Amino acid sequence: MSEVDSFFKSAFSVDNVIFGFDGSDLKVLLIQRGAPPFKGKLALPGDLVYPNENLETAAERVLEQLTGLRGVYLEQVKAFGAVNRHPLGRVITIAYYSLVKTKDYTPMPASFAQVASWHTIHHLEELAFDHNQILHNCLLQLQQRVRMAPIGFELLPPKFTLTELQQLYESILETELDKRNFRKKILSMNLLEDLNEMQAGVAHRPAKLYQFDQERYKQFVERGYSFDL
Amino acid sequence: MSEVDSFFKSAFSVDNVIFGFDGSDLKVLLIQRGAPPFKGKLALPGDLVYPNENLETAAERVLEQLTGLRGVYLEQVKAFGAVNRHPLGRVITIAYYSLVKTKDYTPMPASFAQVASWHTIHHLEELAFDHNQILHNCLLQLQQRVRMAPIGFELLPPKFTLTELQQLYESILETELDKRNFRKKILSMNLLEDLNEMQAGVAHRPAKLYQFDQERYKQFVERGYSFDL
DNA sequence: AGGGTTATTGTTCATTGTACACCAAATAAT
DNA sequence: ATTATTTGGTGTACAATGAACAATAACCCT
Repeated sequence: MSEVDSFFKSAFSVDNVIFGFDGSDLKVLLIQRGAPPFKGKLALPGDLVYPNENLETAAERVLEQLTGLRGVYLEQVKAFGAVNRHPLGRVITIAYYSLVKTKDYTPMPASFAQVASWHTIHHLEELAFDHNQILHNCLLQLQQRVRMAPIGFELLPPKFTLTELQQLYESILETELDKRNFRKKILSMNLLEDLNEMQAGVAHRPAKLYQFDQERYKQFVERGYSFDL
Repeated sequence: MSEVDSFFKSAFSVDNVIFGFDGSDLKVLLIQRGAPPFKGKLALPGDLVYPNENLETAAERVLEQLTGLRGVYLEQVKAFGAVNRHPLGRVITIAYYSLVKTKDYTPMPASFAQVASWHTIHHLEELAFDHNQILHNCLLQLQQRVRMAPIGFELLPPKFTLTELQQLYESILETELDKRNFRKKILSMNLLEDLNEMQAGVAHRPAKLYQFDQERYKQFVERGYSFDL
């Protein structure tokens, strides 16, 4: 094989860190590999990129095949390309993360042969390939991003309570926040609309329900902000 | 050509946005392409990644071949992989940016056939491939990064004045800063050491020279900070 | 009716950000 | 030598933001 030919003995893939929030913890959607290498191990969902497919399209395809979801938040993080990261050849992978509302997620039975399931981010077992490293990098990026734009809302159902929102931020940022200060800050942004509805069926004082103001939300995503907590 | 084969009719490259600072403006090092496609156009320095070469190693190699510099600040930004971004085939590229002290830069005559030269970032002409887009993304990342860690120092000579430092931040962030507030903030970090030396040969009151405290610098790079200006 | 659980609300103090103007020290020009 | 020109260096008052902190309200369950 000539030098020039060997430039083309390579492929690229996408891997997608799909984050979800179950109301109290940040989760990631992992598949169990059904074939070697790393058969039986947990891994990030991913696939080779088709020859005529854009990278982002490939990431969207992986997401849709696994969850049936389209049009969700998706962001590239970076490329991982260590020479020996894939045992079968030179494969560099482009890492994406996406944010999904777990309630929208309908398991796709036949799409991937593999079983997909939610796992808590922290204290995670060893994953296939360099996927622990990829996951860690994506989490760092999410933590940074959530301070710059209100993307955390992508993980919540349309109606939510302030406590749910706070728990989301706490689980993303891995920190505890002061309840009163959090509320003061988030409400002062005029990003939330009070729905004048209450939780029902809870065995304690019911909380108000909010949704976010779509216009303000777009502004914040585009212009960014500094959300120090 | 079968579907499977066509997965391997692809290649990946690195492109390096090399930033420099001439004392008043942020610059980027561009080459003039000596061969098609885009012959004669300005482009980012880049190259295909060798089969047994890590991505970062490739970026370092491109930088060294062009400038003779090793061990300078280098950071991956993201991958660019639109299907038709390269007219000769499917080539995705991984973008890096690096920060160099222009005084250290010794032009490499024979290394690349192309001519390399510094260009001001703003009001840049049209570059080859999607390099305008890549450059723009790298600049955005630099702007974010410089607020989180003191990496701006990588662009300055070992001894510098506070005014030079301020002009660096102003040219990176494309904004004007208040002199007194800037000095108050930067000095309060205990990141700078007063060298008890003065500028010489300037036609005005000479400024004090500073260097940065290596220990503090490392701490800030690792732990990060919030540098709101 | 009372216990359990979570929701909601405001003030004080410390810290940080922001706006702003004058004198000092060097060279250059006359 | 005097003056002009240029950039360096410094402090204060006010506003805004961040941080710490605890008592009452509303629902369900028994």
